[in-house]
Amino acid sequence: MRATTKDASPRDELLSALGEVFRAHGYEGASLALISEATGLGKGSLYHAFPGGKEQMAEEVLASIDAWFVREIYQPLRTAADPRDGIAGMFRGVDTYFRSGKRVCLIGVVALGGARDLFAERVKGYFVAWVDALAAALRKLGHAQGEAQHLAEQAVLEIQGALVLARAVNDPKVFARALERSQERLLETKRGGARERR
Amino acid sequence: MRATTKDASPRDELLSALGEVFRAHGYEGASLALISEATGLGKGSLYHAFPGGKEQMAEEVLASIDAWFVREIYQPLRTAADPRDGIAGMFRGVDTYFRSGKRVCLIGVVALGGARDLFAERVKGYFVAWVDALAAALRKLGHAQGEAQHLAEQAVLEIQGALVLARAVNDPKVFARALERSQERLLETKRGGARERR
DNA sequence: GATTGGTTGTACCGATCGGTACAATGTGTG
DNA sequence: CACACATTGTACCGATCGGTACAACCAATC
Repeated sequence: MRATTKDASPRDELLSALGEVFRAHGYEGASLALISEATGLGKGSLYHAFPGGKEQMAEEVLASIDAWFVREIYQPLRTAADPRDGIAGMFRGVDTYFRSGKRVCLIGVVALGGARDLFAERVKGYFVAWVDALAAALRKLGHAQGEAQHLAEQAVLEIQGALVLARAVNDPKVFARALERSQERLLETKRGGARERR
Repeated sequence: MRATTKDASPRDELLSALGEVFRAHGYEGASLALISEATGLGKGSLYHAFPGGKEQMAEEVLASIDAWFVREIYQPLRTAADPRDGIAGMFRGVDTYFRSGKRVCLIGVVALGGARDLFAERVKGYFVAWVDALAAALRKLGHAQGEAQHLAEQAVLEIQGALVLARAVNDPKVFARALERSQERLLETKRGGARERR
C-alpha cells in the first residue's frame, strides 16, 4: 500500500496533494511556498513536472477532478440499467467525495474566485456535463426533456449551495440534510410524471 | 428616495466600491493597487480611512452587506403583516441585489476562499440570520418549527448554489429559474402542511 | 494672512510573489 | 566503472505584495 490515496500513480498522488492546497487557499492564495511544503517537492521538481507553472498545476488538477466525476458519476448515470441506481450512486459518490460536507468543491471555488476566467472552459464543462448526465438519467425515469433538465440543474445547484452553506456555518450536517432532501425529491416514485409522458 | 449607490454617505460609496473589488478578485486577489485604482484613492487616504488595512476594509464591507440584508430582507421577513409579502420581498430583494445572477455573493466567496477563518464569525452570522428570519416567516405560514427551519435552509442554499452555477456556466438565467422554483415551492398554498399543524 | 488639523500623494520598507538558471545529485544502461 | 539523462536543491531574478513615514496640501478658524 502506497500512501495518501491508495495505490494511484505518483502523478495522481501529486495532483491530489495539489488539489488540497488549492482547495484550502484558492488559486491565488496557493503560493509556491505552500505548494512546495504540501507536496514535499522543491521548486526544481515542481517546475520539472509542470513547466507551465502554477497555471498548469491548477489546470491538471481540475482536469483530474473532472475525469474522476466522469468516471465515477456521469458515466454510471448514463449507463446504469436502472437509472435509479445511477442517481443513488451519484449521491453516494458525491457524499464520499466531499467528505460529507467537510470538503469543498474546488471547481466551485475557482468559479467564484478571481481566477475564474483562466479556467472558465474547464469549469463550465464540468457543470454542464454533470447536469446533462443527470438529466439523461431523469429522462429515463420518465421525465420530459425540459423538466429533466431543470430537475438536474436544481440538484446540482443544491449540492453546490449546500457546500457553501455547510462551510459558512461550519456544520457538515447541512450538507447531509441537503443531499437527503435532494435525493428524495429526485427518486420519489414520480408516477405523475411518468403518466404525463405516455 | 435614495438609491443604492446614489447619494449615500461617502463612506458607504467607498465601501460599495471596495465590495466590488473583493467580489471580482477575492480577498487575497484584491491587491492594494487594484483597490486604489477602483476607489480612486491613494494608499495615504486608504490607510487614513482604514487604519486596520485590508482586513478592516473587508470586515467593514462584509458588515455593511450584512446590515443591508438585515434592513432590506431579514426584518421585512419578520415584521411583514402577511409573511407571504416578506418572502416575496426577499426574492425580489435578492434578485435585485445579485443583479439577476450577474453578481456574486461576496459572503459566499469569502466562505469558500482562503480568508474564511479571518471572517468566520461574520460569514456564519450572515447565513444563520438569513435562515432564521426566513424560518420565522415560514412558521407564521403554518409550518412546524423543524420543517420551517429546513425549508429556510434549503431556500438559502439554493440561492447560493444558483449563484455558483450561474457564474460557472456564465448564464444568469440559471439564477432566475432557481429563484422562480424556490419561491414557488415556498409560497405554494401549502394547505397540506397547514392542516398538519392543527 | 497666519495657523491649524484633517487629508492626500509619494517615496520607501522588508517580505514574498511566480519563475528561471544551473550545478549537484541520483539512477539505469552500456 | 563510465556514461547519459532524468531529477533535484539552491541561489537568484524582477515585480509586486501589504504597510509605513512623511512632507505637501487643503479648507476652515482666528
